[in-house]
Amino acid sequence: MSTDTREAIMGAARAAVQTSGYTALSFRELAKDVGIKSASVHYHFPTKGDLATALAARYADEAQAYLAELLESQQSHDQLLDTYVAVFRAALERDNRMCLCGMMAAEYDELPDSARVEVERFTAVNTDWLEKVFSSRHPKASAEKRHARALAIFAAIEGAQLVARGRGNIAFFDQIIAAYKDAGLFS
Amino acid sequence: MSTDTREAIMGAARAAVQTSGYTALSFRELAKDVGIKSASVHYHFPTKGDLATALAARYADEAQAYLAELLESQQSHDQLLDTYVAVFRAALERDNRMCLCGMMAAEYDELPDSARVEVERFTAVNTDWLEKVFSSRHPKASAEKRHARALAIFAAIEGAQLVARGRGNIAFFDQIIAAYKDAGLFS
DNA sequence: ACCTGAACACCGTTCAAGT
DNA sequence: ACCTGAACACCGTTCAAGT
Repeated sequence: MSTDTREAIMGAARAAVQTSGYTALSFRELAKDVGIKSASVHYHFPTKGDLATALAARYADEAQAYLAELLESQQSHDQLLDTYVAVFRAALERDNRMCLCGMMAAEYDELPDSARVEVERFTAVNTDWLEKVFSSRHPKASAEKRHARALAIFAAIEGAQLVARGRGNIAFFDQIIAAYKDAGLFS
Repeated sequence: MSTDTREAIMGAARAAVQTSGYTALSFRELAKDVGIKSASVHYHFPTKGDLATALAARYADEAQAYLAELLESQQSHDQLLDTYVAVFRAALERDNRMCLCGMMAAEYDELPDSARVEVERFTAVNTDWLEKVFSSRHPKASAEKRHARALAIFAAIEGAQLVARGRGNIAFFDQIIAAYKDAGLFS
């Protein structure tokens, strides 16, 4: 099936980007993983930038679907945030992987505009969700305050993941998250 | 002067890494910038990994010297943190650049161990300094608490820079920092 | 001590050619 | 519709050769 080939390429590419980055991603290595020739990868994704765009778009779509479902689970504010944080923790647990869009934010300069738009959308999906969660606890906070806090929580978690990855030690992630809670950032 | 050549390579390389990342760094482009041939770059830095190590080591050294001097300036707690945050902001102001070690943390998988050690040292230099600043305001806090808070502040600022870079808009950095302060993370 | 040209195996991309 | 081999200009690295 050719659709499966496209899916296989995206799967292998996502893992590679989250582990080594978009710039380090190789069409020839990708082709080997999937069992085709590198020229064939270009049939499915004309350029590397097109692949980056498709990866980020799917990543944003999946986050949106996951978070929408999570919000319906009727967990408490604290439980929702714990589950949210656990997603970022799980990436580190899998071979020290990083959030795909966090990685792409670092590699911003190498991305085509079409991929940057998807990175932006992923951020919006996350901060919109955090804003909803935060608003249910602080209904009296101003819209600006809620929005800024949601963005801050997202950035803080991305930073915790980045720093922990740079130490190659997930214990740092846990320590940082605990300190965020202790300081009241999540409350 | 050959020492100047080495310095010129490091200067051009640092700017390139902070803008485009270590993986995207090209010895051939670097050679053009400096006015030599790419084979000559290898005379000064045998491998790309050696260059990464030298860049990160100098970055950590410079941070250590700068922060030691800053601590002696006898500014208030709030002023010190504002000055500290301004350093990360200044990177974004210069062509959306990122902290060299934040970038390298994302590219962790591509780095030799010798460079990873320097990224770790940069983190330690920053968190040690933040711990001192935080301790002067909260002398009664436990050592664990102070250390965790210092690490959290560092990670949060790195995350703010990463997210703002991914949006290509420094206004997000300012908004996130303001929300950190509002939540009490810096206090 | 410092630089270079040439070679090697890599890389993304293109394209004519296959099925 | 999907894949391929061959070519192109790139890349890091090595090394014998220059000054």
